[in-house]
Amino acid sequence: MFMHIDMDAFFASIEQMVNPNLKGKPLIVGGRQNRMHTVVCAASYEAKALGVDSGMFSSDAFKLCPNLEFVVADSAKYIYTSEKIGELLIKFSPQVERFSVDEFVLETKGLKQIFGKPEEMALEIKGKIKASFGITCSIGIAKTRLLAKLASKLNKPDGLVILNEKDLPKLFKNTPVEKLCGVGQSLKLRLNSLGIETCWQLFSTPKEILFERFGKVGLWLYEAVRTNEDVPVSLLEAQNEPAKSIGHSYTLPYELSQKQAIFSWIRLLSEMVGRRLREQNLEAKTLYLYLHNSKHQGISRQKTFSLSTFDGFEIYLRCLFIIKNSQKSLKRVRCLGISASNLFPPERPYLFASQDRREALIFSLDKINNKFGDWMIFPASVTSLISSKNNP
DNA sequence: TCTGGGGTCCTAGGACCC
DNA sequence: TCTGGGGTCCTAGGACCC
Repeated sequence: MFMHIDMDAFFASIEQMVNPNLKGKPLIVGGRQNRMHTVVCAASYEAKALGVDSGMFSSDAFKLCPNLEFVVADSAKYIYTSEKIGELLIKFSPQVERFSVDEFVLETKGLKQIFGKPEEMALEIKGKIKASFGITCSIGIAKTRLLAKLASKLNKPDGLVILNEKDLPKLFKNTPVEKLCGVGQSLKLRLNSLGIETCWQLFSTPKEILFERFGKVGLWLYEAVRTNEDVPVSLLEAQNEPAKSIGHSYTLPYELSQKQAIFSWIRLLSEMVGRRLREQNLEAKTLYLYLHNSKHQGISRQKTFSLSTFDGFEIYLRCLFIIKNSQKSLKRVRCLGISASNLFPPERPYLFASQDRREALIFSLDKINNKFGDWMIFPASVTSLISSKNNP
């Protein structure tokens, strides 16, 4: 059996735990400092009760509840807590896998002798998490990880749901297909157009038809609602894989048409990406750049270069090169993003003395910014953006 | 319903080499 | 020089997740 452990309103719960003044109050955690111009990353259950939920614009959340408490997301705190929870879970089973920052999967096979039935073990885990971190979680138990994840959502918060084979028909009849992790908007619409709206209807659709309509995805859909043997969890210790891409994007409140202004934004995002690369001791060979208007039309191009870089200015120059070679003209821009991939630890020798000096300068600037706060020193061309962007 | 921002994975098609 | 097949790399775009 697989156990899916899902923290309840993770970011918000941690903030309430850290600051007791927030306990019992409707609270949202926002991505940026500007409380009226950000998106809700997490909402406490008190806020959820008022109709607020993650993914919402913070301005809409405040319309629903003007007295909302607001905290800016502090990812270091959440990652730290998540790691500690992982350490706690490993004491129950070496077979623990991280699904996301607030979700874990644990295999219960062979643990009955030590912890009793899976539900007894789940209760013990819930108790330990509550005692150690002061937050609750919801646990789902089922024969596959996908069904366990589905089960964990059924009775939130502080829930425990065990899905047995005999429960499946009733559950499936009441569960729309999009509740399955992996069925998003697009798949939902395509399934619905075939008359498949519930998991039960999906379960009743022959494999051949699903394969014919959806190819490989169809085979996955067929298995998704079945309890055939699942792949074992991969060990938590083995999962410290480095990031595959590092990027930043930004959506402006309006469309920009002035070329210089657009270039300034590209420069700012380039510097942000460069800084993250240096923080993680990485260099990138591939850059992906997109510049879209309000209708999501525009340039989106990727290019791999022969030399890797972590220099924000170099990233900026490469972005300009990508634009220059893109055939499309740059007119109006509403959202833009830069992502670096093909990442390596820097190891090349210093080829040129000038490059050496430049890198020394970059690292000195990083030191100053790390010590005195973000964006204490920055390229002159982005000056106007630093003040307008508000905590980039 | 897509709004945001940060990611991952998959696929199809083109370019290039042997 | 063209034709063919296979493999690999790269890019664009789509879909999905938290």
